[in-house]
Amino acid sequence: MRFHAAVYRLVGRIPRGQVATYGQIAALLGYPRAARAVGQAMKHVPPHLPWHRVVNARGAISLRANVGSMLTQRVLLEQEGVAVRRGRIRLRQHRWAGPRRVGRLRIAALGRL
DNA sequence: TCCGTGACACAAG
DNA sequence: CCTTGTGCCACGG
Repeated sequence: MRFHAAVYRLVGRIPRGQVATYGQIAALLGYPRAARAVGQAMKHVPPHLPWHRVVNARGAISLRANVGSMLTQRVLLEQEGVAVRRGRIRLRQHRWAGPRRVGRLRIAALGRL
């Protein structure tokens, strides 16, 4: 399966009120250093997916082409109870633990995530 | 096949 | 805190 498709499948599983980071998505898929590639994928993410639940390692909304989508992301997050204070989200509280399994592989440990 | 491109991450200063 | 430098890698041209 194509990397981008795997990213989308995972993004679609992030629960309401929770978020995941680019690096986390990559790690969950078995590519711990492909965070940037996840960013590439997110650039073309299907609109029906909860794309707004993906943030960077600092818990902030990443820079992108149009400022509008950044604002939209913030609004969508706040609508589902994820507070954005001083430009960042408290990952301690909202980070998604990840699915129990990805494909047929069980996720044992993701290190300090 | 090689090469440039990022919605990144992390360590060091 | 912030800034810089480096590592990284899927993708498209």
